[in-house]
Order: sequence, then structure tokens, then C-alpha cells
Amino acid sequence: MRPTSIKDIARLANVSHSTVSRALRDSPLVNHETAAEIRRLADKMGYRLSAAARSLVTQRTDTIGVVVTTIADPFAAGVVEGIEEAANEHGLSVLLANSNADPERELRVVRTLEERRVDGIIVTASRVGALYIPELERMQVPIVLLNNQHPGEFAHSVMIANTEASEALAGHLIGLGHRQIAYLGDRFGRESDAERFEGFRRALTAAGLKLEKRFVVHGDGRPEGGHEAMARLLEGPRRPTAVFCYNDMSALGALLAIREAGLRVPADISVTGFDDLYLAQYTEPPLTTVRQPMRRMGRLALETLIQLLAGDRTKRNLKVPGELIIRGSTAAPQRKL
Amino acid sequence: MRPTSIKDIARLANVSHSTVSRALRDSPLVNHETAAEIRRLADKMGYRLSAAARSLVTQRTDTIGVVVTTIADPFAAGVVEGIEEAANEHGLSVLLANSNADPERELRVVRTLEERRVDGIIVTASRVGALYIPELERMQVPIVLLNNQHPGEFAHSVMIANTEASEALAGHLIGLGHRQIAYLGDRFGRESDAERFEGFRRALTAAGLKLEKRFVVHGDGRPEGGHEAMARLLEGPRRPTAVFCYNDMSALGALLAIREAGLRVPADISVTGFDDLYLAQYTEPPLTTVRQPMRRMGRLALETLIQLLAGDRTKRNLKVPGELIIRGSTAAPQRKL
DNA sequence: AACACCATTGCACACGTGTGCAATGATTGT
DNA sequence: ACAATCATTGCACACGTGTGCAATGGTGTT
Repeated sequence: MRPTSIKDIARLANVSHSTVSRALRDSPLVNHETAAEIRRLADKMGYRLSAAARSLVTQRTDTIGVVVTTIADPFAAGVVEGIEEAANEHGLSVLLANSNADPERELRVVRTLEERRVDGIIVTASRVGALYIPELERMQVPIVLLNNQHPGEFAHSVMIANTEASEALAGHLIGLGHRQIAYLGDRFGRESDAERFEGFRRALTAAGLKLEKRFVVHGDGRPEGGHEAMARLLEGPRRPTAVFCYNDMSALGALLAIREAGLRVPADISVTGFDDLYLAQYTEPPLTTVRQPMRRMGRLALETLIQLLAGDRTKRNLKVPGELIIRGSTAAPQRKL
Repeated sequence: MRPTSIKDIARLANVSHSTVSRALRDSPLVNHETAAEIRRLADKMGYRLSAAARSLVTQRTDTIGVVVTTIADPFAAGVVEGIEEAANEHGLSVLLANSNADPERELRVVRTLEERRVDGIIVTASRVGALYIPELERMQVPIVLLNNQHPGEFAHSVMIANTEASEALAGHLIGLGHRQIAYLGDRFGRESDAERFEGFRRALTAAGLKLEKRFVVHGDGRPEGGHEAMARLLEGPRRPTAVFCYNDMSALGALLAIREAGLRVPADISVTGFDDLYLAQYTEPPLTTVRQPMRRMGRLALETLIQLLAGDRTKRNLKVPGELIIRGSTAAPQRKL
């Protein structure tokens, strides 16, 4: 059984399908009473317009594509929540696509979005396979990148102010009296890692501290990598009194490694994260970090897209400030140096 | 500029659009050489078929709707990852819809999915607003519920074996020597909460232990609620030696409350969770829990849907076993009673 | 040579909706 | 009373793709 169409309604209402179409779209070109009757019938028959048929003629799908590396990443999930929320308010649907950092899937994803004729695309892939960006570029569709920059002119972006936030966070550690501060980065972090490191470096420089090479290590942005990198840091003869981690996930691993080494946080070592994931409140001790307003960033990305869809093509590169969240994982170093 | 259509290709190839359509669908009804030429042209012109136009005639959209309460819930995210992965393999796209436990949004979501003519729907809303289920029921579309049952005949389901897993988990505590075990539930948990409690109860009964009413409290399934409920448990004169929490999130809050009370886990109190979220490995101490294979459950739900789409309408109610994961948050009680 | 058969192609319609234009009848103004 | 205006409606086409059927021309068979 096909779903009921406007033709079915037209038949019962003794009018043409044109009139039904107009009536349901609240066009003033229809007699008020017939319109009411038509709406009554439509409701009674459980009519739902066919988005496919409409989009065929309007050349819009009212659908946007959201590409993430994996939705299992809490950051991506937070962002997508914001996107979806705002999209819903604007009458847009969200087509979700996980790229899984797999080149083959990335291409398939792009192909799908193209066939689906999405009106716009938001890409939230921290470790974006640069491979498929050119593919996206071919499509004549507005694209907004989230926490990911691209040199080309084709894409707009919403980014967290990595450098500024990192500088503030490192400043907090320095303010507590730390002098031996390590940077535990993400070797897949690309620009984000570079920018956070830059902020970190600036704070040290501003305080006249020297950056020691052996105090710069890299994980993979996840607990496993943070754990392993932290363990390496602790091997050395002199250990840092504080560790600045690329993100909360890395910090989680670092906390574990420190615990395993029989040291205490923050008494022996202070630890900071980045993101302020939900779990950062519940680590032991609760994690000092920088809050990325994920939901708001998602909304912002969507609203940027809306502007672009409305025809306003001015280049947009929004920068969202992070918020310093000070919790129990940072404190003054135990002993003066 | 419109995207190129098969008509454009037809013009350049000096054939009718029918031939192009056939060629691109690898129909044997086309001369091999012309087909090759057409494909060459299509590729050169960057042709992408219009999913909307096709679905209009095929009456299929190759799209499924996935309804979650909020994608920011790590469990939902894990499930959706599995769904998306499998959907992709089957050539299906995923339309994501957050219901946000908001009745108004739920209705809008259903409406959207209906207009989009999704081929099927998967609902992963632990706290499902029973409100819109009848709405879904109206649609003539296969529906798979995940970790959520519904009496009606219309829906199929994939569920974790709550009772069995809970019984095993509670059995683990009893085996360690615990006799005073509290249940920290989720007042919004509905069937899930009821079933986990049932498993818990069975284990106690089997061991000849009495269930004390004051040892049964309820949170909200999140750290905040777990924290508050645990605090209540600790107020009493005699406190339990172990707490069985509805899920990992609740356990997170419980851990915090215990720490705030100056007690240690597992020395003073053992704690268990449920779900085995990523973070369960990184709590202090790491959490004993039951693993729900979220990704696999997502895949399973999708594959069930595929079966239904293929026309096989036999009622399916899959039950997935949970896996007991024993970590550091449980140990034998300190002193004998 | 007449016939049947086959490969290939185009015609025409369908899917469900939106809309410019013309047609119709009614209302208003002078 | 006549013309001009207005409200309402239907016609016909468009959007892009898929497919049953007929048409065409060629090949092989008897």
C-alpha cells in the first residue's frame, strides 16, 4: 500500500491536485473553506508529504550531512547533539556519516552525500583524512569545518581558540609555581595539537621558562596513548611537576600511569586536560581542563551553514573561546626547586 | 547550476535517457560499447544519480531513521556507531534524530521520518516516551527497539540480557563474601531497571540473603543521581559493604560520594556498574561491571532490520548476553559480620 | 525467399509535488 | 449595464529516474 498522496486527497475533495498542494502549503490562492476541508481530509487520511518528491522540484532536501570520524568520540557526540538540536529548530534533518578514518569509507561517504543532494555539510573530524576534502570541494555545497582548518577558500569553519586557551591553562600551572612542565600531545592532532602546543610554549616563554625537549611527548589522543606517553615521561631521572595534556582522554591515561607509578595527583604531579568531557568531573581527582562548549559549537556550525544557505557567502571563520575549568588535579608543586 | 542528470548525458551520447539509465544500472539490455561510452561520459561529467528521483520511483529511500534520546549518551553513541557501520555496508544511510525526551520533539521526529519515507527505524531510547510509540506504530515501516521492550506486536527488539547479567554480577559480589549489598537503581530505567533489579534479587535469594528495603535506592541513571543516592545510603547507621549500581554513570557518582565520605573502594565498599563504558577502565579504581557490546548490538539491530526489509516478518526478540568484567572496584569485604 | 528470433533502442508513462499561466465566474466601480 | 478587477481553480509542465512495451534492424533457419 502506497502512502496517500495529494492526488488521493484531490479525488475525495473533488478538486485538482494543484489545489490540494496549495491548500496544504497555506497558499492564499485557495478558498478558505475548501482549504479547511482539504486539511481535514489530509489529516483524516494520515497524509504526509513526500520529501523526495518535493525536493525534486524545489531542488532542496532540507537535509545536511554531518561527517564525523566516529560518533563514539564524546567530543563528536557533543557537537552532533548541538548540530542536531539546532537543525531540528530550522526544519533540517541530519544525515550522519562516520568516516572511521578509513579512506575507502570517506569516499563512499562523500558519494552518498552527493547523491542525497544534501544542502550543506559539517565536518567534525579531528583527524581529517585530507584525502577526501578535495572530493567535497567539488560539490557545489556549503561546507563548515569544525575544529579543523583547511587552507582552501571553499570551507568555512568554527574553531576553539586553542592557542589562547592553552596559554591560559599553562599560565595557571605557572601561576601555581610550576617550572618543570611537560607537554603530552597527540601525534594525530595536526593543527589542533600544533596550536595547543603553541599556546603552551608562549606561556612558558612569557614566564621566562625554557622548554625542555625531553618534556615533550606524544600520545594518540586517547587514554592508551596518554598512558604510554606518561609512563615514558616518568622514566627519566628528573620528572616534571606538571603535565599539560592534549585532551581529557590523554589525561585519563596519564592519571592512570601516575597512579601506577605510585605517585599522587596533584601532590606529586599536576595534570591538566582539554575538552571538559563529562567524565572530567568524575576522575580522581577531578580534572583541571579547558571547556569546549561542544553543543554550542555544534549550534554555531549549523547556524553558519544556515547563513550560507541563505546566500550570504562571506567567508566565516569563527573562533570560540575556551573556558578554564580549575578542579582538583592541579596544585602548587610540593617542593621548591 | 543544476547537477548533471542522465538527460544531459543522453544528449551528449546521442541516445535516450532510458538507455543511459540502463547503462548506468548495468542492465544487459544495452550494447556493451555504448554502455562503456556512457559510463565514460558520466564519469567525466561528474554525474551522481539523484537519490530523491530514484526513490520516487523505487518507493525505497535506502535510508533508515535512528532515534536516540540524546547522542551525547555514550551508550547511545556506541550503538549508533555499530548501526552506522553496518548500514554503510548495506548501502543504507542513517538519518539521526534526537528526541531529547521532549514530547513535542518526539512527535516532530516521527513526522520527519514519515515524510522522509525511511525504510525502517531503530529506536534506542532507554527512557522512551511511550507517547510516540503509537505514532510510530501507524507508519507501515519495520521498527526495531534496542534495549527497550514494547508489548505490541509491531516492533522487534534487541536487548541485553539484563536479568542474567545482573544475577551473575550480584553473584560475584556474594561470592566475594558480601552479605550487605545495596541496589542503586534508576528511577527512569523502566523495564531495564526492573530487570536488573530482578537479577539482583534472584542472586540474593539464591544465596539465602534477605533484601533490606533501606538498601534499595534510586538515582537518575547519571552521576548526579548516583552521587545523591549513594550519599543517602551512607547516612544510615549500618552501611552496605557493596553497592550494585544500575549503570556505570550511576557508579561514577557513587564512587565520588564514597570518596567524599572518606571511605575507600573497594576496601570499605565494593562498587559495580553496568555497561562497561569506555571510562569504566579509567575510574579509580577501575570499575567492575557488565559489558554491553554496544557496537555489536547496533549491528544486530540493523541486521534485524535488513531481514525485515527483505520481507521476512517473523517476530524477532534477540537477547544479547552481557559479559562480566571484573576490575578493581570489587573485593572481599573488610571484616566478617 | 519467407520466416522466426534476437539484440538494441526509444517512447511513453509513472513516481509525488510545485507553480506559471490561462480560464472561469463573481464582484466592484462608474 | 458594461468593463475592469478579483478570487478561485485547473491545465500542463517540470523535477530526475526506472521500466513495460513496441519498434527497428539484423541474423539465422528452413
